Amino acid sequence: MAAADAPMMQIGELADRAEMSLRTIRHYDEVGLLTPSGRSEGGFRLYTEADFSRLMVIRRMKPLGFSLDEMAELLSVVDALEGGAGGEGRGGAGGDTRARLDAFVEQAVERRARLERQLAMADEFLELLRSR
Amino acid sequence: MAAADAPMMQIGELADRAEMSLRTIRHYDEVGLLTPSGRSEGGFRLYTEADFSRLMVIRRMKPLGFSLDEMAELLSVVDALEGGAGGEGRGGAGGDTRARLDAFVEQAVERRARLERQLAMADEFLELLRSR
DNA sequence: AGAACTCTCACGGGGCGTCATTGTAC
DNA sequence: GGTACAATGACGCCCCGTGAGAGTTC
Repeated sequence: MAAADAPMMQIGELADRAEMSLRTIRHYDEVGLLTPSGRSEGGFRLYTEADFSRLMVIRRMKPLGFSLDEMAELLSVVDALEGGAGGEGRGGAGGDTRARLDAFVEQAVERRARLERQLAMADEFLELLRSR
Repeated sequence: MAAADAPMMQIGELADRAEMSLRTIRHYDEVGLLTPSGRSEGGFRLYTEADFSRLMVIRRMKPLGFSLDEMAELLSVVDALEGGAGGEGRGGAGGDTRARLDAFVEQAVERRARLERQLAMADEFLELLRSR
């Protein structure tokens, strides 16, 4: 069910919307970070809105300096939680997934702190430059 | 004149103080970004306090994402201004140096803005993660 | 049928990490 | 004369940038 033929966009439009290069997006495909939901007859990559939002998640985590592999893992963790959504009761695997996500959050917080320190450094530098 | 034999430190101490890896500091030497002020008889790199502060300048500009070449150029520009310090009146080359520094400042401001946007992105990401 | 878009190689490069081996410092 | 510390290489990695040449879309 649901509208089966959602409008698919090709790589150029995705790139424009996400403000990323074609090369980068293709690279993400190569390494399996963001696989296009479809391909045209002739082989053009075709992306959905869902692909776009996945890409935007990636874009937002990039500043934190996660590797592409780490991003892939986090995305799969998130997908797992979305998939077996809601309660999750018990079941072993579920708790593991949850733990992994928590670990990511912790890492992300640390990295955010590092980013902030970098900003502070940058400011020190700017002051230094301006005072000549 | 001046105390001819300032205490020189070797790479390990410099690395500790600057919180950078030996490899990084050696790399900076390789590419001419930070050349040790001296070498021991046996070939150990020896650094002065001045070297240390130069390294700290580098450390502070790094978050802005300048390339090592760009950092080298900026440092030479700064040195040029320090050298022919004070007024500088006219003289052609002086004005050029000043212009180059101004260009750097402008760049730095832009890059700082980018850094801040990245921080904002990171925050969006964190919110997203926390809302699961 | 032509302009615009995309595809797959494939090499390059910046900025180090990471051995491995050999030489200093004290 | 040990035991840290340091000095070359040299290869590897990540994340793409940048062509080149050929195919696809509409």
